Amino acid sequence: MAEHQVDSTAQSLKLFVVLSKAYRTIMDKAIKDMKRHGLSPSEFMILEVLYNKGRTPLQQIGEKVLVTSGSVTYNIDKLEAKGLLKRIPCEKDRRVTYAEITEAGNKLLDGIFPEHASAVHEMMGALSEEEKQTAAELLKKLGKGAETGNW
Amino acid sequence: MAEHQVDSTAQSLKLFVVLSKAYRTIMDKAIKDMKRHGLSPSEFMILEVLYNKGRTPLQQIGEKVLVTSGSVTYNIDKLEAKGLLKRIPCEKDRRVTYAEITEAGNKLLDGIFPEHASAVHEMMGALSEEEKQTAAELLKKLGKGAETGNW
DNA sequence: ATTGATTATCTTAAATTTAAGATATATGCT
DNA sequence: AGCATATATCTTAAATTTAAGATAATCAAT
Repeated sequence: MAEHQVDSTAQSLKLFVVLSKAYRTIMDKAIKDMKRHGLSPSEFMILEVLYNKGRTPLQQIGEKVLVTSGSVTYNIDKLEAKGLLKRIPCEKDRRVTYAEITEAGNKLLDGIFPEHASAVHEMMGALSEEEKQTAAELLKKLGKGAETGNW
Repeated sequence: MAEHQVDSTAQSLKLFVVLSKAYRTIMDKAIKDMKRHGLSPSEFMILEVLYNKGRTPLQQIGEKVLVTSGSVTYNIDKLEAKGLLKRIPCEKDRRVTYAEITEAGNKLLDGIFPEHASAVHEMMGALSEEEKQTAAELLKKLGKGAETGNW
């Protein structure tokens, strides 16, 4: 194996490590913030999807927050029991169930979301506007590439 | 609230989202790779720490992989049962227990790690060397900043 | 229309993680 | 020394996630 190849792999590994570290540090803090409002991380992230995107098939929610179907069922059940969302069967495809945020859920997030957003904003304080822009572009490219990777 | 403030927060949120997405996509694939070798993600990451850093107090392992003490105990137990590491009581401070990788553990990772590294390398294929360099710097800065954040 | 393959959700049990508190040791102060 | 506080690991039960497979519905192609 050529020297170049070795260095190149090392560079990728390093990026993997700092990506993990940054994500975990930030997500760890974000999770603490979510819990302050009585929602588990999964509950919060699922509700957030519905809050921002509206009525969504359970399937797609699972893809967005990257958890298994069993976990989606479990968390949707809990949120539905709390009255924060409701299931709506799809007319056209009867295999599909939508989840839709309720009035109560909307009100809850109206109260929570701005605070949460500003907490996240503070966590990002180490980077300038321009650096955030650059980082976001690179991460988007990285994520897209990994998604479509051929393995 | 000034317009600028709103945009600035939105920019941070966007970075948060792409960071999450990139991390999850890549980690998801990395986990699949880890499992191919019969280790759970936590087991793999713990063993990897010992493989690279040597004898380490359980406490510090928990900090590195960001899991609770209960989870460290659980996974160290499993790895010890498999003979891949051993516990070593600290002489100076009897509250402390080190974990140290065994010969068998070392051999396992000697066989696994290069493959894993090259799998990770492939996942990063969307970025050029220079882009990886830039991304790593920004993420390091971001992570450090969030670590020392005052909340 | 029927078969076969695919998709979406749910169910169940097992694996894993967390939260809370117990235990033992260490450290600093008086 | 004695006491209060802090630290490191472990224990236990509960919460959560995953893995695997069941069920029902759709779709494609005959």
